[in-house]
Amino acid sequence: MTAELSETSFAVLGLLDRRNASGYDLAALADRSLAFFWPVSRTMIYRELHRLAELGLLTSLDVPQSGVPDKRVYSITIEGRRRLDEWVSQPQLPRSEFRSGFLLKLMFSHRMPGGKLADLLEQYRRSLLDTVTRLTAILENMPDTPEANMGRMAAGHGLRTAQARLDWLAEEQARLVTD
Amino acid sequence: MTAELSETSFAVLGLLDRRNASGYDLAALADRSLAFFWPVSRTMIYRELHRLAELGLLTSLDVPQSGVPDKRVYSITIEGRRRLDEWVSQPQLPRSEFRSGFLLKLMFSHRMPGGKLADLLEQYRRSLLDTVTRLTAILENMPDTPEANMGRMAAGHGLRTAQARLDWLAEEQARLVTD
DNA sequence: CTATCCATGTAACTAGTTACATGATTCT
DNA sequence: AGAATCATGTAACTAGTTACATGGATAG
Repeated sequence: MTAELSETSFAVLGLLDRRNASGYDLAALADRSLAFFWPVSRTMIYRELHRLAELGLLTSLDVPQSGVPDKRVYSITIEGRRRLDEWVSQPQLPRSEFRSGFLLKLMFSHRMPGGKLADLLEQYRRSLLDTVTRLTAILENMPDTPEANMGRMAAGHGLRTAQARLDWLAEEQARLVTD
Repeated sequence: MTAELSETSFAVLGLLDRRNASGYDLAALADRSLAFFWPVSRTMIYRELHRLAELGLLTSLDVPQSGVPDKRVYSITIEGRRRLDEWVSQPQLPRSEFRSGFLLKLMFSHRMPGGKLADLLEQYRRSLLDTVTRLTAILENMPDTPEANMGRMAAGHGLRTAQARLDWLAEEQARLVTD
């Protein structure tokens, strides 16, 4: 039967495939590595850990600590690795995963009072610039190891995307001024 | 109190602000205009219509038809327009709305058997090319009227994004071959 | 003394998808 | 004969967010 796993399940499995970790560790890890293209909240992580352990794809070990609270460290099982391999090798069905509140608002911006459209574009520009700043920092701090390779690719993807959008924005902002 | 409306609620209000429409009409309309950056399913549309009408933001009129089934045509109310204006003028909070199953899979692609990575990239390329094709067609068929202006902007945004990603992909695919 | 880090969880809610259900008409 | 178009909905489920709850240790 092999219960259905969500993509977030595989995100958790994938991180645990690299190193054993507690829910707390995973949340920090996900925030550093997957947050830009697959955000996973702390709550979701704990939920997935329970579920995946129940399905036998993870095992856990309680690790007592002094000073800080005890932690529960999870490890991926053979079966967990098998499921991960299976998913990773499956063709990726191209369903739309893009949603933009900015474009939605833009579509109805004819109802905006004067100047507000310029504000909206400017806000978008700032958020894109912020993305560029953060991704650039990530790329600069990334070690030059083969393990970091996919992270570098993903960051590059995001950077290119943000830069293209900034170019688009600059043109639209210029057009707004001249009209 | 003013009940919380989701962005999808405003998508429906925004479409009804332009012209009165039935749920069925709206689904077709949304599919032609918002689908690329804010997909709204038929089921969601019917749900929103009921909810927004209950909140007094829409009114409905049953229109008998011959040959085809009767329809229920919705119109936005003054209060609905007020809420729409309010939302459209509010600053857009920059929360991440991007999710990419492709990048997620890419992150864990070290577990792929040889050649599978090339397949994944190729699949992504095809889906980007498809986006380019469809957006180009939309831009070409778009009337040169001021009303179509925001749609043209949104389509341009998508086109630029897809093209930048194709550039990124070409580089990564070339790197994969030379390594 | 206040904030942050460590650490784990539950409960309630919101948003979105998929499957089910019906039925006449018109086009190929 | 079969598919597509028109038209409206419900039910069940999945995924994700936000708020609540606890509590010691350490750094500013």
